[in-house]
Amino acid sequence: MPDKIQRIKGTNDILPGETEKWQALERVIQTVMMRSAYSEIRTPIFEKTELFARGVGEDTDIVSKEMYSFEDKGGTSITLRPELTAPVVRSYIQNNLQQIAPTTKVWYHGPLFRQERPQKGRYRQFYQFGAETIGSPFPETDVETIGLYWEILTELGISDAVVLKINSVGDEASRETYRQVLREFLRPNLGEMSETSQRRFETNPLRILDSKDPGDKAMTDHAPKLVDYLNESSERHYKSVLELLSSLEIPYEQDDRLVRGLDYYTHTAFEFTSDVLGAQDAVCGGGRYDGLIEELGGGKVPAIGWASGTERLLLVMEALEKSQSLTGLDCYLAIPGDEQRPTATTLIREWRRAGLSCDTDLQRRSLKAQMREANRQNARFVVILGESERKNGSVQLKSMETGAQSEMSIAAALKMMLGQA
RNA sequence: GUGGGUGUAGCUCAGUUUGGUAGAGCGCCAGAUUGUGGCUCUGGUGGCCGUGGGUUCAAGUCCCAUCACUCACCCCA
Repeated sequence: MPDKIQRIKGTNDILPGETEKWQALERVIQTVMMRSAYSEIRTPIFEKTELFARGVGEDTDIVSKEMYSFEDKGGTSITLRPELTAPVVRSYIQNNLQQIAPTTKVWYHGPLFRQERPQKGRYRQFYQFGAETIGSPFPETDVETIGLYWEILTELGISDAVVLKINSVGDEASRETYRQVLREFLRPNLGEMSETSQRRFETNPLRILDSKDPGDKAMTDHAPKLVDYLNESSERHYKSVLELLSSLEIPYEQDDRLVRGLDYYTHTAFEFTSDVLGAQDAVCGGGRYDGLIEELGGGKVPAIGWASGTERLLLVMEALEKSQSLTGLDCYLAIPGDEQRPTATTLIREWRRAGLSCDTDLQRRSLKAQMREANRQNARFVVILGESERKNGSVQLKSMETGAQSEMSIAAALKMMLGQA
């Protein structure tokens, strides 16, 4: 016997029973996005490696160790996308979306790839849906974007299980000032810090605040706070965002250690976390990235966005028993006797065209077995087309809910099933 | 890349201590007199006990190796 071929580590088959939950979630996402005038954008699964190197940052974990990269036959370095903000921005620039309207509002949903060790809520191929609002620097845009996710959570009935953590990393000038202050603070104890933090001391000292190393944590507990070094305009922006969130009654927690792993963030940085998720507790992350578009060769265009892990959101829904997979058939057509099968073939097509979800027996099994199958599929009605019914040009219509059954014309049965009788 | 845990039926798991003919529940299939679901009852299908070595008269059980899955670290959605 040949070996069975298995899934690649960290990937998942989303099977019947699961896909219904995904689709229900996707419907909510689409509805909320449409209401808020966000349009869907679809970009390629792979991009030039350079896009992520420049867009996400060479020093980030994503780029330095997690990318699926390879050379194609022309020698171009290709990478399976590990995140979607950079590709969306690339597309925005390449297609000159700036020329179409001053504000671009887009959303997406699709697979991403990162070669990490899998664990709960973390996979090598995983899905994110997200939104990007490009072209406005104003705080109400931050709140429009964050509020969009809040609407999805509310619509799903899980906003209580999720906490919004927010911080401001300021504009470039504020951050430069703070970086100096932070370095001065940390320098005396630099030798005692974790290896990665020592490395980041030069490259990206802000990330040290994010460290989970207990020693680092103790050391940074009394570190000066970034919020205290925001310049006036940065501070005004941040205050304004917080006020608007309050006026929308979106609860938040300020978290002055929240820095986030990607290089491109400016001003607002935020994260939605949930304690039902285990160690990987972030269900959504995002922030403002006013410098990224220019960095990738576009204009000086401000933007803000977020991305939510689809599997993680489904885990939250599962934990709160808010995910729905129940599907029901309108009609199961049962056929006791193979002579009726040709008639059944045309009947079922007609009913399907009329908009009913219908199924029938493909195993040539007994009527009893067909009834069991109808029940298993949660059918509202069973139509029985037997020998005597076929002769009369009629069918038996049975309500699986009440158990009531009667013989009637085919037309009458269709009307009943459509709810028109 | 590092550490812990787990691999026995489609699924959830007993059985491993003390080696002696492979188990349960759920699911699936079929039956309980006529062409009728759910509830109940009865029967059935289904496993090279992750894989390869070793010890032994005898290994799911003991030893070694290996692979897979899983959780956690790092980091992230």
